[in-house]
Amino acid sequence: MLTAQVFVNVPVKSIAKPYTYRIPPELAQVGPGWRVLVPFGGRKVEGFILATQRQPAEALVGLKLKDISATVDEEAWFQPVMLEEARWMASFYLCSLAEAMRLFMPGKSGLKITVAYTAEDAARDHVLLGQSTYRALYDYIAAHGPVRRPQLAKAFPAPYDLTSCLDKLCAYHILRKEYEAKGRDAARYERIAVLQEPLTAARRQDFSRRKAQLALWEYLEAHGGSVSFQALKAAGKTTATVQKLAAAGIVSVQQRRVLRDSYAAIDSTQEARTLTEEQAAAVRAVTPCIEQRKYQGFLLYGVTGSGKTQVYIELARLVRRAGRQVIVLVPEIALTGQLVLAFKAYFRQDIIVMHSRLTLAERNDAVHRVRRGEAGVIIGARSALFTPAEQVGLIILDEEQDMSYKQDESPRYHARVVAEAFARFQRAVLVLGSATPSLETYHRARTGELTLLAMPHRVGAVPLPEVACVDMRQELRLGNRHIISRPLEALIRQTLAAHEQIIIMLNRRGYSTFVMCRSCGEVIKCPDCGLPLVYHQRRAPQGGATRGLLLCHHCDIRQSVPDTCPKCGSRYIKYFGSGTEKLEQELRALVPEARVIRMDRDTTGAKFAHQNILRRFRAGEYDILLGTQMVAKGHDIPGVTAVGIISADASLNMPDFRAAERCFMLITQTAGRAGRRVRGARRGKVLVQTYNTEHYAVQCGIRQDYAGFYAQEIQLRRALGYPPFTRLIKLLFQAESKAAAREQAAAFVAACRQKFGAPADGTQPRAEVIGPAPALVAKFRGTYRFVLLIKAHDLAAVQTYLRSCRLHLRTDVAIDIDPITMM
DNA sequence: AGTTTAGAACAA
DNA sequence: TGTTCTAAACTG
Repeated sequence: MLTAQVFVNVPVKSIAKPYTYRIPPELAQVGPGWRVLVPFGGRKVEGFILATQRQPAEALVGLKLKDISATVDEEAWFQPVMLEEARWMASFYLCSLAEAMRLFMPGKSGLKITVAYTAEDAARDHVLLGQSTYRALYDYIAAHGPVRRPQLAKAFPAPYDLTSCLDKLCAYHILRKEYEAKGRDAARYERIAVLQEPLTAARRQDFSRRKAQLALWEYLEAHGGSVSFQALKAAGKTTATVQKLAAAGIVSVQQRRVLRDSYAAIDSTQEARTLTEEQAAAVRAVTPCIEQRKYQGFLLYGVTGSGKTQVYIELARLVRRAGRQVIVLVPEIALTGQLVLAFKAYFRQDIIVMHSRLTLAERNDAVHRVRRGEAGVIIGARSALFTPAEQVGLIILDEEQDMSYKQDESPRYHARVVAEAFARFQRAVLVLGSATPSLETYHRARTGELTLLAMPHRVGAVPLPEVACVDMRQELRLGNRHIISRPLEALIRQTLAAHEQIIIMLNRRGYSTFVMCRSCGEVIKCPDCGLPLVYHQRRAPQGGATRGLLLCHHCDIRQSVPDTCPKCGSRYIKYFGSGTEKLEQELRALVPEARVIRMDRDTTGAKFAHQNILRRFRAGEYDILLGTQMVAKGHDIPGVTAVGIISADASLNMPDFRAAERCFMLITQTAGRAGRRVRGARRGKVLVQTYNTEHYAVQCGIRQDYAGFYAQEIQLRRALGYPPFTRLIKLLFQAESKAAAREQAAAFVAACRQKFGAPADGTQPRAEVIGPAPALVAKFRGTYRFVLLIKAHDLAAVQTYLRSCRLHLRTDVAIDIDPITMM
């Protein structure tokens, strides 16, 4: 008998093993990697075949096997290497295999499973149906065939207790629950006319009196023999003419799948640039590994403007020529920048772009193009790693230090870590690119784990901008309580006078960062997570009165501002702290003549809003672009000669070992936007407003001194045992009561210290444990949360230990390998 | 997660 | 003794 090991796609940790199903003869084509529909418990779910076996019937006695119900696709969804990769994900990140496999499919499932109710004919005289409430329901379902829940809810509105009536009738087998599975692919088709017969002189004669038909025939001949109805219509051919030719058997009408691609129309023509010597050297260093098809990791360390993109393109061409695919990862926000355009210029239609703003249908279509071999360059945010490509030869991570490469929901993977693992599996080359590499990556390059490719010069020898710093404490002493300091105001005026553009960055959105009662000091907090709510101003349509809202930047809670303090009833409620909205207001008041545009999460909600803002700014429709850190990423605007950074050091006050690194990166990246195209002796100007002028992160940021920053920071990391000298694991324990959560966490800390505490022989412990401490979000929707942090000198040992404690199966524990924040 | 089942509480 | 509610176990 043919059987399959099936892992069900059910989102629970506790199902940690595959189940055996019989493969019915009509589904004999299935094999490892197929997605199927299987009965599971009392319902039907999607499952993934991990392996198939042919077993003698006697080996299966005692097992009550069920049959696989149906297939989801016409072929295996998972290539063997993808199964390997998913297994690795599950084991490394301690998530379930289903969770790992879901990453590889757009929409997390290939099926949409719905429930429909049918009436059991044999039960139509059941005593229960004597009751009119049941009778009505039964008769309705019997009359309408299989009925889905929403339809029933409409027919039997409250106060009718639909749920309990359905349950009861199902329990007595008067009604039957049926599971329907529909594909979620949502493929779209178009009609095409396909020419069946060549146009000869003789046939031309036959059709001499049928002008329109002859013209259509000629048109089809000229356009490759198959043209979509839409294109025909555009060319002035009527459907009637097509039907006539079809009736004569000269064309046949067929269906063709349409692959939606919002990037297909983007056409960029960029002149082929010759590589600089630095760029050529980088390409030469990587080429042998591509040719030999072996894994090797590189750090392409190139200052802003050194032309990393050109190196990526050159490498990608080499890999494509060898017939393998390329994955290019960029931070989500940078997808709107020049990188996609630059790639488009070289690879044309050989590209798909993958990111979260695409609809499910668009993502499915993009995946389809890769599977059919129509596109071999995949550009996207971190999820693009999981695009089913046959043979990946190169994985590039641009801006590898970007924090958005870390997924903040389970499985909490880091794209850089996964990219390296996948590159090893596929024997591909890994290229990490950055002007300011993460400490971890640079350290690895120094120790030789990664090969360092340095590009210290800007193309065209454009000078780096001139960076100065404004001490905001001094400003306050001089009586300036505005967000914008006097030197920055002067820079803005100077830039406007020269008809140049300026970017101003304030890394906090909203108007005021918190709202407090001045009588009792109560800060208004989110009811769900307890973090302070942020005041957002809402602009009235006609510019009239504004009445803002309080938003939680952590959950999606929104509420209106109370008139009185919820604690003491005082009316003395005031707003504190400044965000981008307030900055915008202040700028408009300060320089009313300037044309200002704001870019933050609130103004980039729509699909291409981000591109549109940048495009209009680039076109010179605005003088000032202000926004959160997204103004610092992935674009290069020639007119920008000045940059202002409002509170560069806000992150320094966070209790996080990466605070200094964040601050340094923010300054260097934002500063890098200034004067990228300034020629001659002039340099771009950058002003950094800060309260911590002496801090090494600020100082090194101002000097654009990566090496100096690295040297200081790495010493601290070493002394405190933080990455790159250890790997961190964050565990979050949740419970109904504060005491229970703390207790659970403390119990594990004790066990962990027992296991990894200082060994008797005096050698270094393999892990240290910090905590437990209340989480940053200490209480969320009624559950209390405590975190503990493990500094692992031996990551694998700790992972193994966590697994042996069955921690990954516990629903009250969230495991985060390489967390991005400590709380 | 969703369903079934076993056990306890409850009404009669 | 049959019904209803809830927690726990199981899903092939």
